[in-house]
Amino acid sequence: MKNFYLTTTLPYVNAAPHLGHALEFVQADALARAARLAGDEVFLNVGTDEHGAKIAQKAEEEGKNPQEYADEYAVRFKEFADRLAISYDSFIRTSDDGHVSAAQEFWRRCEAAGDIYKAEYEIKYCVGCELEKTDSELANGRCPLHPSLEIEIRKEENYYFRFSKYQEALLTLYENQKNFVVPEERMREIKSFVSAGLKDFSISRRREKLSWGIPVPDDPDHVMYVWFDALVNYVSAIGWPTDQQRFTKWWPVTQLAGKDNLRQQAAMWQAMLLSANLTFSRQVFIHGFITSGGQKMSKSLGNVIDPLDLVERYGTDAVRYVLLRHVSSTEDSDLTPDTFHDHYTAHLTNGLGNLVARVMKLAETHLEEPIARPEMSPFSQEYWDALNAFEFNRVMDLVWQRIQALDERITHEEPFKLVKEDAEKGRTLIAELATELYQIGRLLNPFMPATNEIIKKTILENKKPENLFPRL
RNA sequence: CGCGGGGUAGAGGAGAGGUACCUCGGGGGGCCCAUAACCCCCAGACGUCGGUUCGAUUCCGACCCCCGCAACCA
Repeated sequence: MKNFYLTTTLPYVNAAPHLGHALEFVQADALARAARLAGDEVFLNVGTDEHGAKIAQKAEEEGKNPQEYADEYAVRFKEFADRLAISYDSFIRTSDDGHVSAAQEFWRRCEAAGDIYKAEYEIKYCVGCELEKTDSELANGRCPLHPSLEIEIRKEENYYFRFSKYQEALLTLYENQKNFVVPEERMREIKSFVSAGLKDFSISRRREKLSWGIPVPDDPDHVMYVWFDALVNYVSAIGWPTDQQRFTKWWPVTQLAGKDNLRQQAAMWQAMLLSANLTFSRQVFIHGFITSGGQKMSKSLGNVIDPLDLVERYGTDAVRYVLLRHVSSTEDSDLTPDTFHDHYTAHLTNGLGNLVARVMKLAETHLEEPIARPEMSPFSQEYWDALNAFEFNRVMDLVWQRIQALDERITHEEPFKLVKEDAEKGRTLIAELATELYQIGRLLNPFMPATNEIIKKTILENKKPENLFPRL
């Protein structure tokens, strides 16, 4: 029994929810549900990251003000989480009042620690877009949208965070907490990044250029750069700084993030915490990306898989199943509509769904009343070990081994024959099969909660259900 | 010598110093409770070249190829 605070990385609302968000949400939710099952008290945080130039620009394109635009996306992401049956305890928005004041207080703390200073900042500016560009947005030093125009270098004065000061502290953190970043290769990567030396980073923008951000305390000319603001949500979501009791109850946090976020979550944010005199996160888990047909999903390639379409067609638990079992938890994985369909058919329709049907048909036909609600048998150590190591597919494999074993048992012990030869023995066997099916359902609870409910219900009512996973 | 990952049966994945595992697909058989599902059996693979070793696909080195990232991309 412990308190377990878990957070996803807040999606930036510049685009619709995609499969990568779904992966992270579902992984986080599986951990949260499993922990609750183990008796832990759990706080699962999700939400939306809403500030910055990109958002202001998108809003303008759609003829809205940024807040209206963000409101719409917040609703979209919330519905998205609901469609995936994410059992979140908090949906934070970085435009929430509480978050805004928390970010400002956080800034003041860092400033008080002497870690915020003003300096010249060089930006690369495309006059065609009227926007600042990052190196990775440029192709051959030019804006891909306006290749005929020269990128202008503009200078402006910004606030900086003294990241460089924290190199040693971060390396010490990585030494002391050997699983601070999971998996190991990401830990190596961040170590080598920090070892190579850190450059202070800019944390503000001139307000006249960009008003859609959190005002810098005591300086009306600047707003916070969105990174700084967004990261603070991990503490503001649990009441910092106003509700210390709540904060201490939950902190430190276990974070889930994509591999593109490694530096921000495992290094920059940790330095910011130290600067603000807070303790480090508990752990940072880094997942991979999902490609389709061997390539990044992109609109121009036309290989984008919309998770909501999958939910519509196959159901929430089927999507959760595929994301947790057939997508690597840490490496990039490939998924196409065809492979998704194959996994669905092979393991849900033919596997679990069919097993439930064959067991429950026998039970409904031959048992006069439902079996007694089975005792809670504890999950195996292997199950928990795999889960604690974020190896979701390994946990799922364990469950599917039980499914296959039950299928084998039915074939070999032939309850459908036995019950005709010796009704009593046959009924005993069928009751055992139903009991095992019930346990399988429980094992699935963190991953496929609705399926677990149906299995439980069908057994306790002794009534064969509609096809769980219809053939599509 | 920028950083990290990877090249295993037709496909996608796991693995380990000594019979190479799983899923899908292919071939054959069985069963009839089940969603033409289920069970059993069979065929088929470790990028290249060296080294260490009694023995490497697994360790070491070189090479070839693929994929991310390369800082303020939120």
